[in-house]
Amino acid sequence: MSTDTEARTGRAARFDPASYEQRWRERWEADELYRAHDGDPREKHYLLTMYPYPSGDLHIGHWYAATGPDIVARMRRMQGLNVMFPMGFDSFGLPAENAAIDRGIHPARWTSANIDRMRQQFRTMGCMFDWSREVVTSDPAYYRWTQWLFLQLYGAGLAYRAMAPVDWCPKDQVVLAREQVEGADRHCWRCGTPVVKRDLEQWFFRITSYADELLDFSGLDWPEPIRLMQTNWIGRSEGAEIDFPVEADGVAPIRVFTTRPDTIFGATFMVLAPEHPAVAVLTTPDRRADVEAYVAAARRETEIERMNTERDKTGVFIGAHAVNPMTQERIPIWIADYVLPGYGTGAIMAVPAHDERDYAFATRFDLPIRYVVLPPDGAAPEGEAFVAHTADEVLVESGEFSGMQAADAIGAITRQLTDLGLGSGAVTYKIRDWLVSRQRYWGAPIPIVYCPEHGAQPVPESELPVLLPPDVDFAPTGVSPLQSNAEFLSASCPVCGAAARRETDTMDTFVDSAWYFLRYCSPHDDDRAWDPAAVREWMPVDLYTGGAEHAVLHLMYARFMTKALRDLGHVAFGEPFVALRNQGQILGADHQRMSKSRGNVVNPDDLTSRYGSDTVRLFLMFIGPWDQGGPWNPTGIEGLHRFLGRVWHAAEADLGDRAPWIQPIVVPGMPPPQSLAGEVPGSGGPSAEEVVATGEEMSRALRRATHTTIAAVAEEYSAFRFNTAIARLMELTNAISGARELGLAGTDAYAEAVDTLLLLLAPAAPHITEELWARRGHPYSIHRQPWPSADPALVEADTLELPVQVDGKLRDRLVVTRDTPAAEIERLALASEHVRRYLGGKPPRRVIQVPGKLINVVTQR
RNA sequence: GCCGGAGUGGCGAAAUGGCAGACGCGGCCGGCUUAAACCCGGCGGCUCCGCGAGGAGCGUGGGGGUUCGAAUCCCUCCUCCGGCACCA
Repeated sequence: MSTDTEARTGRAARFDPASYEQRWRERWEADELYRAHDGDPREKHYLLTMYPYPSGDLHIGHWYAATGPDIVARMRRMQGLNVMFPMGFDSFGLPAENAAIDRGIHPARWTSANIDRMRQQFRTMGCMFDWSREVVTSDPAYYRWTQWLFLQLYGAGLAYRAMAPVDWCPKDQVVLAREQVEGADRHCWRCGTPVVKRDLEQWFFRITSYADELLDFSGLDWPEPIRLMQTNWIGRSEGAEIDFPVEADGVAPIRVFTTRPDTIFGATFMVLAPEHPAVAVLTTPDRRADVEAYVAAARRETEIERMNTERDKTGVFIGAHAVNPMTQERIPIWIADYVLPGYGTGAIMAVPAHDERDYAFATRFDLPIRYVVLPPDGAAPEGEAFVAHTADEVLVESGEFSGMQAADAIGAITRQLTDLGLGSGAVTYKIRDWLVSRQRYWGAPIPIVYCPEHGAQPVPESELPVLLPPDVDFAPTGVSPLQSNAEFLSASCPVCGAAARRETDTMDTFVDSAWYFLRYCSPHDDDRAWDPAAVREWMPVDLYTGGAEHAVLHLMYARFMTKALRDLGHVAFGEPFVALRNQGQILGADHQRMSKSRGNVVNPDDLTSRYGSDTVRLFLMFIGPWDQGGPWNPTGIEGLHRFLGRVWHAAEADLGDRAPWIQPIVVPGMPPPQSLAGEVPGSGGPSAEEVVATGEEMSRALRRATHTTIAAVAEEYSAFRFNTAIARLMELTNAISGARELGLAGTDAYAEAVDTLLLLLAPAAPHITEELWARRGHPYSIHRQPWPSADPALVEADTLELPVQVDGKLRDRLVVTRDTPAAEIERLALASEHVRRYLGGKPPRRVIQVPGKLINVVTQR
């Protein structure tokens, strides 16, 4: 139409994001629009998105992850909450050190250059981060408090040093936490190299003390899959520990853990982990050679071989026997690598009849198999283990317990063993303590010194931070590069002042991120890790967003740390994140994870310079459900750019000459725009000739579209359904365009529709909405406007279109007024020619009406 | 093997017991234009019948079930993605 031509030829302002996006960002920053202030009387809302590792450049995944919570943050602000939405950098870690090794750039320089670049890139997104609260974990002003935290845990016995077989990455030359070893082939989470076991003296955090509490998610609004992953990782098993006496003088009984004490009468042999301390004591001289060979082989094996469930069971008899405490039977003791040293007691009573692994082992080595728990019909299974699945199984050949149901026998047998002093009920977990020491330079030094006289001693708090010396040798040697700096190494004992050696391991970067959300509350406090008043005001985090890949890493560590700090009296709550939402992952176009080495990383800069930030933000939020992610495919970004062009056009169309009220419009032969179709009483369908609508009716239809959208969008944003929220905004925009075609530009209904559209779109597309808000003469800033509220009276249409089904298949539609009684609707439906055709003259068997939804006529089939 | 999530037009998707395919991309037709791009309007699951208006049947990974009615709930199988994996 004519206005389109004007826009094209430049009489009206053109849609040109480059002309305003940067300008508004500078203004927002200058005005500190997004600063969260302590002590604001409004209700606080702490919204947090996982801070990134400063790897170099922001990629499209960062934009994807950040835009969702930014939309919610902006909406919450408009809804009147005092929003804190901070950002920072998880800046310690291996890549910085690898840059030093590979290219000779000091990690500190590499990191800070990357941070500078990424900070700039973040700014072009127009996210409402409060940069005044930025934390950088490699800054001494931050890691000083990470070290303080270590000392708190150490003082409470929650940090300890122990010799332990640990997972070692031969490529990165560093110890890994159990959570950092992935996949069936047990590879390093960072470089993919298969890990090996090593015995090393390492620092641990006692996360196992919190195993039970970590299983409790009550009161948390977290995605079910994440809760399940943590639950499975913690791996709580209930059962019993039982002592099996051994036939050897002066040797303590061997304690086993089992979840099936009811099967003890079927325990026909015992298996120890090759690493079990009793092996050396119990092995008989004639078996010693075989046993030692097996133990040595097991130690040499990589985790891959050992954990391979496919391969045949291996093991050797050690020559000794134990006694089954219930049957008094002599049973042989074997060692086998399918028994793991770190779980339970590292020893099992083998019940081949009722455990698949034991069954495979017994079959392989010809050991006796005795079924003692049978299904109710007594049918003994053949050629396989019978693992109980229901409560109905009954015990046989189990002495006084024979005939008892298995579920009851578990308790009864455990009680008797307890009474006899041979065992007790016990709970075991898969989760291991958190290994936090790393033989690396670029991390927070562990604040411990070793005195020849007094052993490991904590560095006094007054001497924190233990600073990283800039001058070290970065070549990976398996020991921390800090050992190459003599000055760093030498310390004095805090107890006696004698010359002491400084701990040279640094902390896992997940320690840094286990408390950063607390630091955001008072990021500039130099006297303490956080200001208790600020933490009281802001914590806990109301809504946390990030990737699901941190389910058993960061998210569990942060929960542990918070609980430990609570028990130490430093915070008053035990859960850091009340609600959690996970974004999906944006994969490369090749459906693989984006990585520099694959060369499939998408840089958003090209897109933003071409389309502007708003278009990129909208596109990312529109491609699908936010928690789903998917492979990168920029096809369709044009559509979002066009959408913003239509918004621009819609908002410009009623500027200038404000048209007076438009008189009733009759457009013969012109079908109504889709937004108005079906809204016209009596139209009964899209027959163009009949369309006659008054201006009043059309503006009411537009207002209905406006208020319906208000009601929908807040709900969609809150639920992180940005794709459908944007679709609703597109529909409103289309309705506005349709209204403009019919001459409604300049009316109050039109202005209301456009202003509402801008307000609802503002969280998702902050720049264009600010620009148009200003052009329309409204006061700065749109981001400080109250969120619109829907008028329920305007949402309700006075006519309804009801689908009429016959036997569940759509056959006709009825247009009725909202207050039409059900009997009348039924009469109209049955009178329908289409319905009558299917009834074939007979009365319907049933008529089902869902008020306001549909009507279904059931025939006498 | 175990535990999650998913499978819908040419494509991204929407609909979580009530009109399948909203919204967008691509495509086709038309308008604007000397022309093209931009922009605007229209069409749009498949098959069949009809010149047409229209009508009939089929259709949400496969098969079965519950229901007046199923993409949605139940059973079963297949495929893909994520997590765990000899945890006694």
